[in-house]
Amino acid sequence: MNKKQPVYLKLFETISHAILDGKYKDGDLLPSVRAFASTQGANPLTVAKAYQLFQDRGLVTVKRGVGLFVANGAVQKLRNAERQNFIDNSWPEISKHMHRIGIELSDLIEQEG
Amino acid sequence: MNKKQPVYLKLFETISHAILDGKYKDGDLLPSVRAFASTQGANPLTVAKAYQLFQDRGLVTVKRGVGLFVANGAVQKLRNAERQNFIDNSWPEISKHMHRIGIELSDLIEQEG
DNA sequence: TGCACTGTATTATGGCACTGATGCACTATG
DNA sequence: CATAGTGCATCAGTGCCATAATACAGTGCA
Repeated sequence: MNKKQPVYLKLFETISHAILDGKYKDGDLLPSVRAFASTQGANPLTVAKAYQLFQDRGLVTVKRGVGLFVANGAVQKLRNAERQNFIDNSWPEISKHMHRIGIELSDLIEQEG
Repeated sequence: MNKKQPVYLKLFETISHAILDGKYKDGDLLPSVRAFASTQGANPLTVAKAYQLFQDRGLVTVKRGVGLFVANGAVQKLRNAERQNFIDNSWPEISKHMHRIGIELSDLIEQEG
């Protein structure tokens, strides 16, 4: 239903996925605000807004004048947070919706192959 | 991540659920714009906007000056559309996300009891 | 020291979606 | 015809988002 997402949230997801997929590990230097903005075709301030979300969660360490680094233990921390959020928030509603429209978990398993 | 939903989409969901749950069947008269707005604490125009979505999908029949009626076969049509949308759009992304954060379907089955 | 690179703060602007108030067109009823 | 109930179109206000132009502060290196 709702597919439209603000750019800064899309960027946040892009970076999150990169971290979860192992592209950036603990201590790694993230792309600079301006560089990442350039590759993504976005505004530097929008990228900064996305990075700000990581700072708010303590997932990156800022070295002013140098760049942003993936904080110690951030990869695991991010994965745990995502898992907890999925279990607590996303899944219950998904499960409800599935039940309402008559789709069971067993109907989905076969597609995993 | 994104929990905020416009009021008119919430109303759309509320009505959809009522129809899927059998509260309104084919041919039934839906609550009037003003009446539903009153019970939901919303603006009549916002309700009208939600109802508009049903018209766009051909799920309701408008009798100007009388009210909106659930169209013929709309219940089944709505259920099928929701199922198809879930299978084609929602589930693939959910599945991807689950795989990314390391949650398998089998991890969720036991909570269904 | 000078330079080029980092992130950040400020202010302003335009666009867009959502919401709200009013009034109009239509219909059933008496 | 009169009335009260429908849905609906038009206009305006609000807030979030994205972008922009600058300026500032910190760092690494020649």
